[in-house]
Amino acid sequence: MVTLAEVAQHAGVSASTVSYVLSGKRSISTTTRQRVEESIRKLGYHPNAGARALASSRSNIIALMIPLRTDMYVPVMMEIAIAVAAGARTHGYDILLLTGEEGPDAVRRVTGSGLADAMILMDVELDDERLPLLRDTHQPSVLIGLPADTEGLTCVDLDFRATGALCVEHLAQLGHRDIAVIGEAAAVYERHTGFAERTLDGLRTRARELGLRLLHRPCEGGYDAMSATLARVFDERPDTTGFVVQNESAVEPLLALLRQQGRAVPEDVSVVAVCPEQVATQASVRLTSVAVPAQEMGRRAVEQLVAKLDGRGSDEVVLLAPELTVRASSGPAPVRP
Amino acid sequence: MVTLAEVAQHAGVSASTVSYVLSGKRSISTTTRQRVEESIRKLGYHPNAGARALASSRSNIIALMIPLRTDMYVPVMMEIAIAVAAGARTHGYDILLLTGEEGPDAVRRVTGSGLADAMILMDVELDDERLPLLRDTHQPSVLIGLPADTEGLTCVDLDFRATGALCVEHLAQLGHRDIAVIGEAAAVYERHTGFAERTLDGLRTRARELGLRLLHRPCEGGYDAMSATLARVFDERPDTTGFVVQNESAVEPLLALLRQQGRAVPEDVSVVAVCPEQVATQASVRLTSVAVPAQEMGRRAVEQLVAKLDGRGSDEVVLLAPELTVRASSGPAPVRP
DNA sequence: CTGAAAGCGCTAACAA
DNA sequence: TTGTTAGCGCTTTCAG
Repeated sequence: MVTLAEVAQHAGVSASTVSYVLSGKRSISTTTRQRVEESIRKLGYHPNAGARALASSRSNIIALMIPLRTDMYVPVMMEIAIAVAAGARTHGYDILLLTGEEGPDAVRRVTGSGLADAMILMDVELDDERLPLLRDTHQPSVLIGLPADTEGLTCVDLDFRATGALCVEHLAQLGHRDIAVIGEAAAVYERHTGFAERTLDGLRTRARELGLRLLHRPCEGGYDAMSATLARVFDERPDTTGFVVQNESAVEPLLALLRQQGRAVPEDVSVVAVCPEQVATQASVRLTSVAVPAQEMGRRAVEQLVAKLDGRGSDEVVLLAPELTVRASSGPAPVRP
Repeated sequence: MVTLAEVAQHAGVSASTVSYVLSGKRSISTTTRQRVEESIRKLGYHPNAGARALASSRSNIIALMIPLRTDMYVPVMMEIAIAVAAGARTHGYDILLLTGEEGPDAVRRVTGSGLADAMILMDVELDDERLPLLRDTHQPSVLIGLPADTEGLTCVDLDFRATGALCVEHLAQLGHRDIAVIGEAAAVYERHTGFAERTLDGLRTRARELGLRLLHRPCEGGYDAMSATLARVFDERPDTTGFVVQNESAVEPLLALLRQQGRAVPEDVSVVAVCPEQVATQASVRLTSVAVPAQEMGRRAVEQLVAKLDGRGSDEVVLLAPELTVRASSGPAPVRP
């Protein structure tokens, strides 16, 4: 293994000079810099991560905590995680992957050992058990998702309340008066997951303001669950012409069942989805949708965190504005006889 | 920050004693052990990861490399990654997440810096550019997936050849004589992706042995592509009664189109899928399928790697036996008039 | 602009 | 069964 000392010797300079060439923390004459860089290349030197961490009390590692809930839509999580990893690298950080298994202990372990300099938490619940720990520790952190109380925390999320409002507005403009919301599995609401409740709040508030009737039904994924849910919806509200879906695994079943019942989309019924772009464009009907900007969320989370690590940085809630893309699944409400 | 020295002082023992209590590398009298453990708890001591890594040249971190190919099915990747992370923790390791961005350089960086003790590579291509590097380095590693040349490498994968054979056997037992295989997109075969070719090989070999007729057609995802493919299949082999699908995004279109053509599943036509459990159970017909055992693959990969790190361990190709689950999409071949 | 040297906190011989 | 001690490789004052 090549050490910094060996590089120094090879280049005929002191160890500290090599160190400073690497960190750029003080000015170096062009000639020595070149000699050092050449030695580094020639010897194939790689600074030792452990030694660096020990001497500088900085690991250059960001912990990313992904609680594994089976009822969450995985691809979005993955997309965010990948964006976080890529973003972190551009700032010189690596990502340590923590799954939910350990729960809050993982926070203690990582902060206590100096394994990571900071952490990003995904899939935050409204009253998340990891939050008290975060507030206590001095560990810089960013949440992806919004808890109930954001005091003293930095959060990045899609503005789901605005998302809900946007969906309702779109349908209202098209003349729909009775709207059904096909939501996430009931467990998601029972857990008081932030995004689900906030979307619902946005939907309800705007519907009330616009004088629309809104029916919300949680729904598991798959055909059977969707079939039952759909039956109930039309049973309770036969005049329903607008649907808002926020559940990736219910999208295709919904479309298939509507088709099967002879309800044409968008002629008889309009559908607006809150889902990843890919799901919206690859569905059997191209869906009017509000996309979850996974990449953007990952990128922004890293930026916030790096800002904190660099001393500029503030506790701030970053809500990304939703964008609704009109595709083939929404159209004017049918004229009622 | 609490250090080992402080714990030692508090407990009235030497630093090495505390170290040995922690590592268990030499026997300690029960009384001192208890005193030390108490001090650790009281002071809230956490060993410093950097110092440990430096002194022991062991980071207790495993790098997990996930190249992000857009045509791979993401949920399975994620499931494996999570299983890897969980498995690693049970052996005292953390996971460093590397995405494809950096390419082979990431391998160099991680091995060179001692950031990780070993690595797991996912989504391996038949002729992967990272393999030469791995063979050179002394870094222990395990591949998830099978490259063309496994010489000197440890690999974990589903036995796709056996998977193909299993699907054919199931349909043969039910009396089907004409089988159509709906495969991945043509590009996947052109790239000579290992799993696709191996599955096909298994299908063909067993079909020949059992005297069945087998027709293989690659197929893009989506309804249009599936519609064209299906038309060709029944055109060339009107007596086809058994289908094997290995393409998540073709599953639902296939079922929908068969239904549309008035071919009942499983009364007229049987379908066997090679896909994740979730896709099989949430499809419009619950699918008889061979699942990709993501959890098991992650777990096994970690086990192989830890074995190597502990000095017991061998270069070995671990092929997991496929399991076929019978559900509602397969049944006896219709009696021909 | 460069060097010398004191640690960072822990592990693992070597001694007892 | 326990203690002493010499590093591990790097960063960062303090001097020049």
